[in-house]
Amino acid sequence: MESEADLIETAEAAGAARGRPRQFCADTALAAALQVFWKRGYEGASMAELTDAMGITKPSLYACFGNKEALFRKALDLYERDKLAYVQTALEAPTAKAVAERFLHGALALQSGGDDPRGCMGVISAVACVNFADSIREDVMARRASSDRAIVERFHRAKAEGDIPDSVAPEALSSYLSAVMQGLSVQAASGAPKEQLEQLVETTLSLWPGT
Amino acid sequence: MESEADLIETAEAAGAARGRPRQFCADTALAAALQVFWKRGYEGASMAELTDAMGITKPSLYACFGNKEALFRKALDLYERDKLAYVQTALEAPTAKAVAERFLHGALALQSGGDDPRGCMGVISAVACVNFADSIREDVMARRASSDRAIVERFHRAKAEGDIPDSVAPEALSSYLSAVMQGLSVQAASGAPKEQLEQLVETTLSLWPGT
DNA sequence: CATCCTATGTACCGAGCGGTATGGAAAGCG
DNA sequence: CGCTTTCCATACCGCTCGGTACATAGGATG
Repeated sequence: MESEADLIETAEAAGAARGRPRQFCADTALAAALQVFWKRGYEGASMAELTDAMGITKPSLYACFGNKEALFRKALDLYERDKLAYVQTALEAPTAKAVAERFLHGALALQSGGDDPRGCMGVISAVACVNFADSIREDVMARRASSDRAIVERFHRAKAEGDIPDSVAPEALSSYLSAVMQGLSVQAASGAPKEQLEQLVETTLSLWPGT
Repeated sequence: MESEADLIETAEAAGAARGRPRQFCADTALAAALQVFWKRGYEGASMAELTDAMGITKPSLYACFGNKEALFRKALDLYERDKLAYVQTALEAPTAKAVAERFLHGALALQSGGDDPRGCMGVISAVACVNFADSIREDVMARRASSDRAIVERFHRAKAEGDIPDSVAPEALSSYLSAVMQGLSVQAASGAPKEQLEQLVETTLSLWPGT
């Protein structure tokens, strides 16, 4: 009970392994759960659909991951680690415009290509969980707030370095970039064609202030 | 059964009115239902919360509005009629930039002020209803597609009138404006302070291409 | 082989969902 | 007044939800 954060690792790495061993790969199952949460949102994903996609039964899921909320949090961790890797590299770009470029192209590649569901899981979860002051909602919002703070700090540095004109505040530009990316996510989730999303990214970059 | 569209009007306007008259105002009850749907989304709003907010019982609701889906559609009609009135006036603005200005200020006023819930009901419903190929979802998307088409046409006219530089396609600019407004809606729904949303609007307008 | 410990499969729980049957209450009409 | 017609309130329906009890399967250890 007390070691919620690393249930998967301990269960696999511990040398003991007494009793009957698990008959499925926890990481693979978690990746399958992520796909379901990503597509349906937290409340839209039922335990039946989750267990079906993961290929395990409900008692196995509860024994391995705790409950639905804990499973969602682990899926969110996996999402940030695997799918949002471009955020770190984007923040390291040399200029403010290059940061925006990497952010937008990263979001575009993530949300409009490959076999993953369309749209950003954070946006979907944040908007779809308005239902009550959930701890889930607080978690998602906290993660996004931390990401926003990183962008604001990066743009402050960019302003000091002359990348951003004086007429634009770093906080405003950060909120603006977030808004475009959230709009990109909404349109991607709504099934907009890839060409339209590319146009959106290029238009945003062509209007970007500074270097 | 066959006159679904104007159940409210007929029940009130018909001179007959045989039998016991209704003991609540259908328009007021629908406005209350709109608030609930707006705040919770379609699936997040339960019949219990709806009837509670509307001040009527379930049989009254079903007799007057049909079922949950029909009630939602009527609430969506009311939303478009009362809350999205600024869309029409925005499209009549003289230049493309003036159109964007009216759109953004209208969305800002709607989503960050007054007693109404934050965020755009269309965005909330579209994102929160990814659950299955619902007729609800199709309806919401069709309404938004119609609005998008109107903006594209307006921007085509603007291009012909020289409001938009040659380097920017009307479709791209329309998608861009929609994205910013969707991002505005996401941030408003997440509880962003009004000042931040105002900054977002001003930044967008300051970057707007053309006149 | 016997034993221990854990995972698995089935079948189930209480709660809440959208929707409805039914009996009584309130109005117009003769 | 009686009668018809409609609305309201209670109580209920079948269903799905997240979560669990229990018996069994199965590998490591002696």
